[in-house]
Amino acid sequence: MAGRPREFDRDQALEKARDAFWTRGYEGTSMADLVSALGLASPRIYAAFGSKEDLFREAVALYEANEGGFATRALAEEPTARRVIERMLREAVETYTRPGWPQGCMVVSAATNCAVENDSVLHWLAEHRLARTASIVERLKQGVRDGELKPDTDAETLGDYYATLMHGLSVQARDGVPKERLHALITVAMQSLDARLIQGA
Amino acid sequence: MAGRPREFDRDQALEKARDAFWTRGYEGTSMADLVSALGLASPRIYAAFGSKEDLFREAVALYEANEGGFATRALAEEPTARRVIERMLREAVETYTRPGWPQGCMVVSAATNCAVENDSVLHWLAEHRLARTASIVERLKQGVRDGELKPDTDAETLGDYYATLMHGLSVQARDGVPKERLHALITVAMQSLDARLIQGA
DNA sequence: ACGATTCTTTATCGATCGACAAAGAATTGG
DNA sequence: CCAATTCTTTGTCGATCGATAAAGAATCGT
Repeated sequence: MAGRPREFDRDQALEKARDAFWTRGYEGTSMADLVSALGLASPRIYAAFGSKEDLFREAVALYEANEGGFATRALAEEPTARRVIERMLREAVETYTRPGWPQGCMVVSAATNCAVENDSVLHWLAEHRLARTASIVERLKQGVRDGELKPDTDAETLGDYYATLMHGLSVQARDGVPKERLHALITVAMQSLDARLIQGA
Repeated sequence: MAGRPREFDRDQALEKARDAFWTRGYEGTSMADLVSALGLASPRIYAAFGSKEDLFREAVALYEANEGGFATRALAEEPTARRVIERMLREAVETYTRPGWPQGCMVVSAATNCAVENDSVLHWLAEHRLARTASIVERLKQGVRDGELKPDTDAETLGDYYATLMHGLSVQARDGVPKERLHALITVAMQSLDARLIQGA
Protein backbone atom coordinates (compact mmCIF):
# COMPACT_ATOMS: atom_id res chain seq x y z
CA MET A 1 0.00 0.00 0.00
CA ALA A 2 0.93 3.58 0.66
CA GLY A 3 2.67 5.74 -1.91
CA ARG A 4 2.08 9.28 -3.01
CA PRO A 5 -1.57 10.29 -2.75
CA ARG A 6 -3.46 11.29 -5.91
CA GLU A 7 -3.73 15.03 -6.20
CA PHE A 8 -7.00 15.21 -8.14
CA ASP A 9 -10.54 14.06 -7.41
CA ARG A 10 -11.16 10.90 -9.41
CA ASP A 11 -14.95 11.20 -9.25
CA GLN A 12 -14.82 14.78 -10.42
CA ALA A 13 -12.56 13.80 -13.31
CA LEU A 14 -14.96 11.03 -14.25
CA GLU A 15 -17.84 13.49 -14.36
CA LYS A 16 -15.88 15.70 -16.71
CA ALA A 17 -15.11 12.70 -18.90
CA ARG A 18 -18.78 11.74 -18.92
CA ASP A 19 -19.72 15.23 -20.09
CA ALA A 20 -17.07 15.16 -22.80
CA PHE A 21 -18.14 11.73 -24.09
CA TRP A 22 -21.81 12.65 -23.77
CA THR A 23 -21.26 15.74 -25.89
CA ARG A 24 -19.02 14.35 -28.62
CA GLY A 25 -19.19 10.58 -28.30
CA TYR A 26 -16.48 7.99 -27.87
CA GLU A 27 -14.46 8.55 -31.01
CA GLY A 28 -15.36 12.22 -31.21
CA THR A 29 -13.52 12.77 -27.94
CA SER A 30 -9.76 12.38 -28.35
CA MET A 31 -7.27 11.84 -25.55
CA ALA A 32 -6.13 15.41 -26.18
CA ASP A 33 -9.73 16.54 -25.59
CA LEU A 34 -9.84 14.57 -22.35
CA VAL A 35 -6.50 15.99 -21.22
CA SER A 36 -7.96 19.43 -21.79
CA ALA A 37 -11.40 18.73 -20.29
CA LEU A 38 -10.09 16.96 -17.21
CA GLY A 39 -7.09 19.24 -16.78
CA LEU A 40 -4.86 16.21 -16.36
CA ALA A 41 -1.82 14.98 -18.26
CA SER A 42 -2.52 11.76 -20.14
CA PRO A 43 -0.38 9.47 -17.93
CA ARG A 44 -2.47 10.55 -14.92
CA ILE A 45 -5.64 9.62 -16.80
CA TYR A 46 -4.22 6.24 -17.78
CA ALA A 47 -3.03 5.60 -14.23
CA ALA A 48 -6.47 6.36 -12.81
CA PHE A 49 -8.71 4.76 -15.45
CA GLY A 50 -6.67 2.26 -17.45
CA SER A 51 -7.47 3.16 -21.04
CA LYS A 52 -9.72 5.45 -23.03
CA GLU A 53 -12.21 2.63 -23.47
CA ASP A 54 -12.20 1.78 -19.76
CA LEU A 55 -12.79 5.43 -18.97
CA PHE A 56 -15.67 5.56 -21.44
CA ARG A 57 -17.33 2.51 -19.92
CA GLU A 58 -17.04 4.02 -16.46
CA ALA A 59 -18.43 7.28 -17.80
CA VAL A 60 -21.44 5.50 -19.28
CA ALA A 61 -21.98 3.65 -16.00
CA LEU A 62 -21.95 6.97 -14.17
CA TYR A 63 -24.40 8.40 -16.70
CA GLU A 64 -26.75 5.48 -16.27
CA ALA A 65 -26.53 5.68 -12.50
CA ASN A 66 -27.65 9.30 -12.58
CA GLU A 67 -28.84 11.42 -15.51
CA GLY A 68 -29.49 8.44 -17.76
CA GLY A 69 -31.16 6.32 -15.12
CA PHE A 70 -34.69 7.55 -15.62
CA ALA A 71 -35.92 4.30 -17.13
CA THR A 72 -34.60 2.20 -14.28
CA ARG A 73 -35.95 4.64 -11.72
CA ALA A 74 -39.38 4.82 -13.31
CA LEU A 75 -39.55 1.03 -13.47
CA ALA A 76 -38.54 0.72 -9.84
CA GLU A 77 -40.61 3.50 -8.36
CA GLU A 78 -43.86 3.84 -10.29
CA PRO A 79 -46.79 1.64 -9.32
CA THR A 80 -48.44 1.17 -12.72
CA ALA A 81 -47.23 0.49 -16.26
CA ARG A 82 -49.02 3.62 -17.38
CA ARG A 83 -47.11 5.76 -14.89
CA VAL A 84 -43.81 4.03 -15.66
CA ILE A 85 -44.09 4.82 -19.35
CA GLU A 86 -45.13 8.43 -18.99
CA ARG A 87 -42.56 9.25 -16.32
CA MET A 88 -39.83 7.56 -18.34
CA LEU A 89 -40.64 9.53 -21.48
CA ARG A 90 -41.05 12.86 -19.71
CA GLU A 91 -37.86 12.47 -17.70
CA ALA A 92 -36.08 11.42 -20.90
CA VAL A 93 -37.11 14.70 -22.50
CA GLU A 94 -36.03 16.69 -19.45
CA THR A 95 -32.66 14.97 -19.43
CA TYR A 96 -32.16 15.26 -23.18
CA THR A 97 -32.88 18.99 -23.29
CA ARG A 98 -31.52 20.28 -19.97
CA PRO A 99 -29.93 23.72 -20.49
CA GLY A 100 -26.21 23.77 -19.83
CA TRP A 101 -25.97 20.00 -20.27
CA PRO A 102 -25.15 17.81 -23.26
CA GLN A 103 -28.25 17.25 -25.39
CA GLY A 104 -29.77 13.86 -26.15
CA CYS A 105 -29.00 10.45 -24.72
CA MET A 106 -25.42 9.34 -24.20
CA VAL A 107 -26.35 5.69 -24.77
CA VAL A 108 -28.03 6.52 -28.07
CA SER A 109 -25.52 8.93 -29.55
CA ALA A 110 -22.07 8.27 -28.11
CA ALA A 111 -21.13 5.41 -30.42
CA THR A 112 -23.25 5.11 -33.56
CA ASN A 113 -20.68 5.78 -36.26
CA CYS A 114 -17.59 3.95 -35.11
CA ALA A 115 -14.51 2.61 -36.81
CA VAL A 116 -14.22 -1.19 -36.96
CA GLU A 117 -11.66 -1.28 -34.16
CA ASN A 118 -14.25 0.11 -31.74
CA ASP A 119 -17.06 -2.26 -32.60
CA SER A 120 -16.98 -3.62 -29.05
CA VAL A 121 -18.02 -0.22 -27.70
CA LEU A 122 -20.73 0.12 -30.33
CA HIS A 123 -22.21 -3.28 -29.55
CA TRP A 124 -22.00 -2.69 -25.84
CA LEU A 125 -24.20 0.39 -26.14
CA ALA A 126 -26.55 -1.41 -28.52
CA GLU A 127 -27.04 -4.09 -25.90
CA HIS A 128 -27.88 -1.44 -23.35
CA ARG A 129 -30.55 -0.09 -25.66
CA LEU A 130 -31.94 -3.54 -26.36
CA ALA A 131 -32.01 -4.30 -22.64
CA ARG A 132 -33.96 -1.11 -22.07
CA THR A 133 -36.42 -2.07 -24.80
CA ALA A 134 -36.80 -5.51 -23.22
CA SER A 135 -37.39 -4.09 -19.76
CA ILE A 136 -40.16 -1.87 -21.08
CA VAL A 137 -41.79 -4.84 -22.81
CA GLU A 138 -41.57 -6.85 -19.61
CA ARG A 139 -43.22 -4.10 -17.61
CA LEU A 140 -46.10 -3.93 -20.05
CA LYS A 141 -46.52 -7.70 -19.92
CA GLN A 142 -46.69 -7.32 -16.16
CA GLY A 143 -49.36 -4.69 -16.68
CA VAL A 144 -51.40 -7.22 -18.64
CA ARG A 145 -50.96 -9.85 -15.92
CA ASP A 146 -51.93 -7.27 -13.29
CA GLY A 147 -55.16 -6.52 -15.08
CA GLU A 148 -54.05 -2.94 -15.72
CA LEU A 149 -54.02 -3.49 -19.48
CA LYS A 150 -56.57 -5.33 -21.60
CA PRO A 151 -55.77 -9.05 -21.86
CA ASP A 152 -55.39 -8.98 -25.66
CA THR A 153 -52.77 -6.22 -25.48
CA ASP A 154 -49.66 -6.90 -27.59
CA ALA A 155 -47.12 -5.92 -24.94
CA GLU A 156 -44.07 -6.54 -27.11
CA THR A 157 -45.31 -4.28 -29.87
CA LEU A 158 -46.33 -1.60 -27.41
CA GLY A 159 -42.94 -1.83 -25.71
CA ASP A 160 -41.13 -1.59 -29.03
CA TYR A 161 -43.27 1.41 -29.82
CA TYR A 162 -42.31 3.36 -26.69
CA ALA A 163 -38.66 2.32 -26.87
CA THR A 164 -38.52 3.47 -30.49
CA LEU A 165 -40.11 6.77 -29.57
CA MET A 166 -37.68 7.29 -26.70
CA HIS A 167 -34.67 6.70 -28.93
CA GLY A 168 -36.16 9.06 -31.47
CA LEU A 169 -36.52 11.68 -28.75
CA SER A 170 -32.75 11.63 -28.32
CA VAL A 171 -32.22 12.36 -32.00
CA GLN A 172 -34.74 15.20 -31.97
CA ALA A 173 -33.29 16.69 -28.80
CA ARG A 174 -29.80 16.66 -30.30
CA ASP A 175 -31.19 18.42 -33.34
CA GLY A 176 -32.46 21.19 -31.12
CA VAL A 177 -36.19 20.53 -31.15
CA PRO A 178 -37.39 22.41 -28.03
CA LYS A 179 -38.55 20.43 -25.04
CA GLU A 180 -42.10 21.81 -25.16
CA ARG A 181 -42.60 20.21 -28.57
CA LEU A 182 -41.19 16.91 -27.32
CA HIS A 183 -43.53 16.95 -24.32
CA ALA A 184 -46.46 17.66 -26.59
CA LEU A 185 -45.65 14.65 -28.75
CA ILE A 186 -45.46 12.44 -25.68
CA THR A 187 -49.02 13.43 -24.85
CA VAL A 188 -50.06 12.11 -28.25
CA ALA A 189 -48.08 8.90 -27.72
CA MET A 190 -49.64 8.23 -24.32
CA GLN A 191 -53.03 7.83 -25.95
CA SER A 192 -51.93 4.51 -27.43
CA LEU A 193 -51.42 3.19 -23.94
CA ASP A 194 -54.56 4.81 -22.55
CA ALA A 195 -56.55 2.96 -25.22
CA ARG A 196 -55.34 -0.32 -23.76
CA LEU A 197 -56.12 0.58 -20.16
CA ILE A 198 -58.87 -1.16 -18.27
CA GLN A 199 -60.86 1.63 -16.71
CA GLY A 200 -60.80 1.78 -12.89
CA ALA A 201 -57.90 -0.62 -12.58
CA MET B 1 -10.32 19.38 -72.70
CA ALA B 2 -9.15 15.93 -73.63
CA GLY B 3 -6.64 13.93 -71.63
CA ARG B 4 -6.51 10.36 -70.51
CA PRO B 5 -9.96 8.90 -69.87
CA ARG B 6 -10.85 7.71 -66.35
CA GLU B 7 -10.55 3.94 -66.10
CA PHE B 8 -13.17 3.37 -63.42
CA ASP B 9 -16.90 4.04 -63.23
CA ARG B 10 -17.40 7.12 -61.08
CA ASP B 11 -21.05 6.32 -60.32
CA GLN B 12 -20.17 2.82 -59.28
CA ALA B 13 -17.41 4.12 -57.02
CA LEU B 14 -19.85 6.58 -55.47
CA GLU B 15 -22.26 3.76 -54.69
CA LYS B 16 -19.52 1.86 -52.92
CA ALA B 17 -18.62 4.97 -50.95
CA ARG B 18 -22.27 5.45 -50.01
CA ASP B 19 -22.43 1.89 -48.69
CA ALA B 20 -19.23 2.34 -46.70
CA PHE B 21 -20.38 5.63 -45.16
CA TRP B 22 -23.88 4.25 -44.56
CA THR B 23 -22.42 1.28 -42.69
CA ARG B 24 -19.77 2.98 -40.58
CA GLY B 25 -20.51 6.69 -40.79
CA TYR B 26 -18.36 9.60 -41.84
CA GLU B 27 -15.56 9.37 -39.29
CA GLY B 28 -15.90 5.61 -38.92
CA THR B 29 -14.87 5.26 -42.56
CA SER B 30 -11.21 6.14 -43.10
CA MET B 31 -9.57 6.93 -46.40
CA ALA B 32 -7.86 3.55 -46.12
CA ASP B 33 -11.34 1.96 -45.84
CA LEU B 34 -12.47 3.86 -48.92
CA VAL B 35 -9.38 2.85 -50.86
CA SER B 36 -10.20 -0.74 -50.00
CA ALA B 37 -13.96 -0.51 -50.61
CA LEU B 38 -13.67 1.38 -53.88
CA GLY B 39 -10.62 -0.53 -55.06
CA LEU B 40 -8.97 2.77 -55.99
CA ALA B 41 -5.74 4.40 -54.87
CA SER B 42 -6.38 7.52 -52.82
CA PRO B 43 -5.13 10.03 -55.44
CA ARG B 44 -7.74 8.65 -57.84
CA ILE B 45 -10.45 9.22 -55.25
CA TYR B 46 -9.27 12.76 -54.59
CA ALA B 47 -9.08 13.49 -58.30
CA ALA B 48 -12.63 12.28 -58.86
CA PHE B 49 -14.37 13.63 -55.74
CA GLY B 50 -12.22 16.39 -54.24
CA SER B 51 -12.01 15.46 -50.60
CA LYS B 52 -13.38 12.92 -48.15
CA GLU B 53 -16.03 15.40 -47.05
CA ASP B 54 -17.04 16.19 -50.64
CA LEU B 55 -17.33 12.47 -51.32
CA PHE B 56 -19.47 12.03 -48.23
CA ARG B 57 -21.82 14.81 -49.25
CA GLU B 58 -22.21 13.29 -52.70
CA ALA B 59 -22.79 9.89 -51.11
CA VAL B 60 -25.56 11.31 -48.90
CA ALA B 61 -27.11 13.00 -51.91
CA LEU B 62 -27.10 9.69 -53.76
CA TYR B 63 -28.64 8.00 -50.73
CA GLU B 64 -31.40 10.59 -50.54
CA ALA B 65 -32.07 10.34 -54.24
CA ASN B 66 -32.67 6.61 -53.95
CA GLU B 67 -32.81 4.39 -50.83
CA GLY B 68 -33.26 7.31 -48.45
CA GLY B 69 -35.79 9.16 -50.58
CA PHE B 70 -38.91 7.46 -49.25
CA ALA B 71 -40.13 10.57 -47.42
CA THR B 72 -39.83 12.76 -50.47
CA ARG B 73 -41.44 10.13 -52.67
CA ALA B 74 -44.32 9.53 -50.30
CA LEU B 75 -44.94 13.26 -50.03
CA ALA B 76 -44.88 13.63 -53.79
CA GLU B 77 -46.90 10.59 -54.78
CA GLU B 78 -49.49 9.85 -52.11
CA PRO B 79 -52.82 11.64 -52.30
CA THR B 80 -53.65 11.95 -48.59
CA ALA B 81 -51.72 12.82 -45.44
CA ARG B 82 -52.74 9.48 -43.99
CA ARG B 83 -51.24 7.58 -46.88
CA VAL B 84 -48.10 9.76 -46.93
CA ILE B 85 -47.36 9.01 -43.28
CA GLU B 86 -47.97 5.29 -43.44
CA ARG B 87 -46.07 4.76 -46.66
CA MET B 88 -43.16 6.83 -45.35
CA LEU B 89 -42.90 4.82 -42.15
CA ARG B 90 -43.31 1.44 -43.81
CA GLU B 91 -40.78 2.21 -46.54
CA ALA B 92 -38.44 3.52 -43.86
CA VAL B 93 -38.60 0.17 -42.11
CA GLU B 94 -38.05 -1.70 -45.36
CA THR B 95 -35.03 0.45 -46.18
CA TYR B 96 -33.58 0.28 -42.66
CA THR B 97 -33.78 -3.50 -42.45
CA ARG B 98 -33.10 -4.67 -46.01
CA PRO B 99 -31.03 -7.85 -45.96
CA GLY B 100 -27.61 -7.42 -47.51
CA TRP B 101 -27.76 -3.65 -47.08
CA PRO B 102 -26.52 -1.33 -44.35
CA GLN B 103 -29.04 -1.14 -41.51
CA GLY B 104 -30.76 2.03 -40.34
CA CYS B 105 -30.81 5.50 -41.86
CA MET B 106 -27.65 7.06 -43.22
CA VAL B 107 -28.88 10.56 -42.40
CA VAL B 108 -29.58 9.58 -38.79
CA SER B 109 -26.50 7.54 -38.00
CA ALA B 110 -23.62 8.62 -40.23
CA ALA B 111 -22.53 11.61 -38.18
CA THR B 112 -23.83 11.70 -34.61
CA ASN B 113 -20.60 11.40 -32.64
CA CYS B 114 -18.15 13.59 -34.48
CA ALA B 115 -14.94 15.35 -33.56
CA VAL B 116 -15.12 19.15 -33.43
CA GLU B 117 -13.37 19.53 -36.78
CA ASN B 118 -16.29 17.76 -38.50
CA ASP B 119 -19.07 19.77 -36.93
CA SER B 120 -20.04 21.07 -40.36
CA VAL B 121 -20.94 17.55 -41.48
CA LEU B 122 -22.85 16.88 -38.29
CA HIS B 123 -24.90 20.07 -38.62
CA TRP B 124 -25.54 19.44 -42.28
CA LEU B 125 -27.19 16.11 -41.51
CA ALA B 126 -29.09 17.64 -38.58
CA GLU B 127 -30.54 20.19 -40.97
CA HIS B 128 -31.63 17.40 -43.29
CA ARG B 129 -33.47 15.76 -40.39
CA LEU B 130 -35.07 19.02 -39.33
CA ALA B 131 -36.14 19.69 -42.89
CA ARG B 132 -37.75 16.27 -43.03
CA THR B 133 -39.58 16.93 -39.76
CA ALA B 134 -40.77 20.26 -41.14
CA SER B 135 -42.00 18.72 -44.39
CA ILE B 136 -44.05 16.18 -42.45
CA VAL B 137 -45.57 18.93 -40.34
CA GLU B 138 -46.40 20.90 -43.47
CA ARG B 139 -48.11 17.92 -45.04
CA LEU B 140 -50.27 17.42 -41.96
CA LYS B 141 -51.19 21.11 -41.93
CA GLN B 142 -52.24 20.63 -45.53
CA GLY B 143 -54.34 17.69 -44.40
CA VAL B 144 -56.15 19.96 -41.98
CA ARG B 145 -56.72 22.57 -44.69
CA ASP B 146 -57.96 19.86 -47.04
CA GLY B 147 -60.54 18.71 -44.53
CA GLU B 148 -58.86 15.33 -44.24
CA LEU B 149 -57.96 15.94 -40.59
CA LYS B 150 -60.13 17.47 -37.89
CA PRO B 151 -59.79 21.25 -37.77
CA ASP B 152 -58.50 21.29 -34.17
CA THR B 153 -55.65 18.90 -35.03
CA ASP B 154 -52.25 20.03 -33.75
CA ALA B 155 -50.32 19.32 -36.94
CA GLU B 156 -46.96 20.42 -35.58
CA THR B 157 -47.17 18.04 -32.65
CA LEU B 158 -48.39 15.20 -34.82
CA GLY B 159 -45.59 15.85 -37.30
CA ASP B 160 -42.99 15.91 -34.52
CA TYR B 161 -44.47 12.68 -33.29
CA TYR B 162 -44.05 10.81 -36.57
CA ALA B 163 -40.64 12.32 -37.28
CA THR B 164 -39.44 11.26 -33.84
CA LEU B 165 -40.78 7.78 -34.39
CA MET B 166 -39.09 7.52 -37.77
CA HIS B 167 -35.72 8.54 -36.35
CA GLY B 168 -36.22 6.04 -33.54
CA LEU B 169 -36.88 3.36 -36.13
CA SER B 170 -33.38 3.88 -37.47
CA VAL B 171 -31.87 3.30 -34.04
CA GLN B 172 -33.93 0.16 -33.51
CA ALA B 173 -33.13 -1.19 -36.95
CA ARG B 174 -29.41 -0.68 -36.36
CA ASP B 175 -29.76 -2.55 -33.09
CA GLY B 176 -31.16 -5.51 -34.98
CA VAL B 177 -34.82 -5.34 -34.04
CA PRO B 178 -36.48 -7.39 -36.80
CA LYS B 179 -38.61 -5.66 -39.39
CA GLU B 180 -41.79 -7.49 -38.41
CA ARG B 181 -41.65 -5.92 -34.98
CA LEU B 182 -41.04 -2.48 -36.46
CA HIS B 183 -44.01 -2.86 -38.82
CA ALA B 184 -46.18 -3.91 -35.90
CA LEU B 185 -45.25 -0.79 -33.96
CA ILE B 186 -46.13 1.38 -36.94
CA THR B 187 -49.61 -0.08 -36.89
CA VAL B 188 -49.94 1.15 -33.31
CA ALA B 189 -48.60 4.57 -34.24
CA MET B 190 -51.00 4.99 -37.15
CA GLN B 191 -53.93 4.96 -34.75
CA SER B 192 -52.94 8.42 -33.52
CA LEU B 193 -53.49 9.74 -37.01
CA ASP B 194 -56.64 7.70 -37.62
CA ALA B 195 -58.13 9.30 -34.51
CA ARG B 196 -57.76 12.71 -36.17
CA LEU B 197 -59.27 11.64 -39.49
CA ILE B 198 -62.60 12.98 -40.63
CA GLN B 199 -64.53 9.93 -41.70
CA GLY B 200 -65.39 9.68 -45.37
CA ALA B 201 -62.97 12.43 -46.37
C1' DA C 1 3.51 13.23 -85.10
C1' DC C 2 3.40 16.17 -81.11
C1' DG C 3 2.19 19.25 -77.38
C1' DA C 4 -1.49 19.71 -74.07
C1' DT C 5 -4.25 17.58 -70.91
C1' DT C 6 -5.92 14.19 -67.76
C1' DC C 7 -5.55 9.97 -65.26
C1' DT C 8 -2.72 6.46 -62.68
C1' DT C 9 1.02 5.07 -59.82
C1' DT C 10 4.38 5.35 -56.22
C1' DA C 11 5.90 7.32 -52.36
C1' DT C 12 5.23 10.13 -48.77
C1' DC C 13 3.82 14.41 -46.14
C1' DG C 14 2.82 16.74 -41.43
C1' DA C 15 -0.66 16.15 -37.91
C1' DT C 16 -2.91 13.56 -34.82
C1' DC C 17 -4.30 9.11 -32.86
C1' DG C 18 -4.10 6.27 -28.28
C1' DA C 19 -0.63 4.90 -25.18
C1' DC C 20 3.54 4.59 -22.39
C1' DA C 21 8.90 4.78 -20.56
C1' DA C 22 11.54 6.90 -17.47
C1' DA C 23 12.70 9.97 -14.02
C1' DG C 24 11.46 13.11 -10.35
C1' DA C 25 8.32 14.11 -6.31
C1' DA C 26 5.60 12.90 -2.36
C1' DT C 27 3.82 9.85 0.95
C1' DT C 28 3.78 5.37 3.59
C1' DG C 29 5.42 1.78 6.93
C1' DG C 30 9.25 0.37 9.56
C1' DC D 1 16.06 8.19 8.30
C1' DC D 2 15.23 4.89 4.79
C1' DA D 3 13.25 1.64 1.51
C1' DA D 4 8.99 0.80 -0.80
C1' DT D 5 5.24 2.49 -3.14
C1' DT D 6 2.45 5.54 -5.79
C1' DC D 7 1.61 9.70 -8.34
C1' DT D 8 3.25 13.48 -11.49
C1' DT D 9 5.99 15.26 -15.15
C1' DT D 10 8.40 15.31 -19.45
C1' DG D 11 9.10 13.51 -23.64
C1' DT D 12 8.01 10.52 -27.12
C1' DC D 13 6.51 6.08 -29.32
C1' DG D 14 4.63 3.54 -33.63
C1' DA D 15 0.32 3.68 -36.15
C1' DT D 16 -2.92 5.94 -38.54
C1' DC D 17 -5.30 10.19 -40.01
C1' DG D 18 -6.57 12.94 -44.46
C1' DA D 19 -4.20 14.62 -48.27
C1' DT D 20 -0.73 15.43 -52.07
C1' DA D 21 3.93 15.86 -55.01
C1' DA D 22 6.01 13.99 -58.71
C1' DA D 23 6.55 11.06 -62.46
C1' DG D 24 4.85 7.79 -65.82
C1' DA D 25 0.91 6.41 -69.02
C1' DA D 26 -2.85 7.28 -72.13
C1' DT D 27 -5.82 10.05 -74.89
C1' DC D 28 -7.10 14.53 -77.02
C1' DG D 29 -6.85 18.39 -80.60
C1' DT D 30 -4.13 20.06 -84.22
